[in-house]
Amino acid sequence: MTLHSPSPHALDRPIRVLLADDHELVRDGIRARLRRVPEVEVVGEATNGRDALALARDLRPDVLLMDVSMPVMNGLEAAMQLRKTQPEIAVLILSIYDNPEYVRGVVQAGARGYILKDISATEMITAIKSVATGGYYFSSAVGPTLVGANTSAPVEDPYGLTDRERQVLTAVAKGQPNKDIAAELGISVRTVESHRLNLREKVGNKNAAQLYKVAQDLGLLD
Amino acid sequence: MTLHSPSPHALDRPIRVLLADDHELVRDGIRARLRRVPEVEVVGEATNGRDALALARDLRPDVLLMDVSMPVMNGLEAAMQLRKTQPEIAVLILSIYDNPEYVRGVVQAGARGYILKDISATEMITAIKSVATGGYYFSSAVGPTLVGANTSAPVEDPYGLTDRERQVLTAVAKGQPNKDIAAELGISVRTVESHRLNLREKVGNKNAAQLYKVAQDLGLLD
DNA sequence: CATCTTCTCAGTAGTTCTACCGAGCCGCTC
DNA sequence: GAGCGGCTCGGTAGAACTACTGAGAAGATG
Repeated sequence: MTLHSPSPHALDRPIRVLLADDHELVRDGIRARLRRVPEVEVVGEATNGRDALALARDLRPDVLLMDVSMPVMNGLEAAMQLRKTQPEIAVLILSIYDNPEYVRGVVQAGARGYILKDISATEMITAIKSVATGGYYFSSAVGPTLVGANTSAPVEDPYGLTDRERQVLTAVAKGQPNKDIAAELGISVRTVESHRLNLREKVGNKNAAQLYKVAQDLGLLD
Repeated sequence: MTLHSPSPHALDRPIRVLLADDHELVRDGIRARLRRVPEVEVVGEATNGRDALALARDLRPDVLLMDVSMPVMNGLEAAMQLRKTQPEIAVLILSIYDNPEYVRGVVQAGARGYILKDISATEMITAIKSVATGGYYFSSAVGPTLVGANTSAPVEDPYGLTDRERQVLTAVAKGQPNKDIAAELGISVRTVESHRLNLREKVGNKNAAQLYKVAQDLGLLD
């Protein structure tokens, strides 16, 4: 299990944190919070991903606390870059979105944590310590997707599919030809074709292979 | 997003921890570690999951630090029970196995963290604070499976596909028609059809929708 | 060298799906 | 009742895919 893990921080010296957020107000707030904690030291600030990378190279912080959405280069891209050049720096993503769907991409980008901007000072500090000591930290709101679990709420349907269309989509994703689907649902093949065409229109003209992905995203499988 | 989340702990009083491990030595070690930290208080100990549940009901701890393998009732079962009866208690699973595959089951059982027994005192305390404040904590070793990421090893090919077949499979899964695939690979449509037929034969006569799943399982996408 | 696999391509025939068109029935709502 | 949306079905045409056959070129392997 040789991962490019950040080197666990021993807490015998302050955790060096680099801030990256395009909003000065947010940076001020974070700095104010962290100033009261002796174990954490803010060593630099950046307003976009590109500058954050440059500063990280010079300052060699333990943790990069970074917003997702920033001009020039966003947090995800910066995290991916940093994993290649300085994997020893733990990236902690700060986001205003409590949408758990983002977590997947965030972790794949190499981040070691995902926290929301509305968390308490206590939790933020705990999160920083968590990633600095080699662990992964996630705000409670993003828990459900951690293991690819369907987000409890069956993922609201962004396409506006009807019940019948969902049935057909499920069958299509399972690989059944229209004839079989028609038999299973007790309707004509032509009707299945109609549903299928409507489906393709609603989800954006994907073909059979892509419909599988849509069905999966909607939690229709398993 | 109304989850059965543990109520975030404010750190204005000690974090009440209940220990559950069938090895006295381990319990002694953990207690010795936590005694030096004023913010954490061990309020009780159990040697199996059933006793842990009973004690949790009486003591109402903030965190249940629990081993996976215990007699009578193991940690996973206990975690599932506890989620039903006392979801406000954060379960932190302690394990000797660094096998990331377990994490899936652990989180689905309702645990909010997974740490290994070989972690440092610092990290253990951070982990306890993490789950107590409403977050999720995972030791670095278990990171790769967090988002259902393919466990580093690209999943050996159980079908014996050739390079060309993998290329075609990838394109098919992305939804490209044979004509486009042929153009992209600089070969004839008939050749693509050949590959496609061979593919279906090798993977078990799945159609386009199912080929997406196969491609995904083989890690050919993203 | 003989053999094997892989990759390449083609013929032929059949099935399935796509893309339009139109249409009737049902239940709900304004 | 008029309108709307969902569900149902059909015609026709074409595109795409499936299923079978056969076969040549290149490379690795024995």
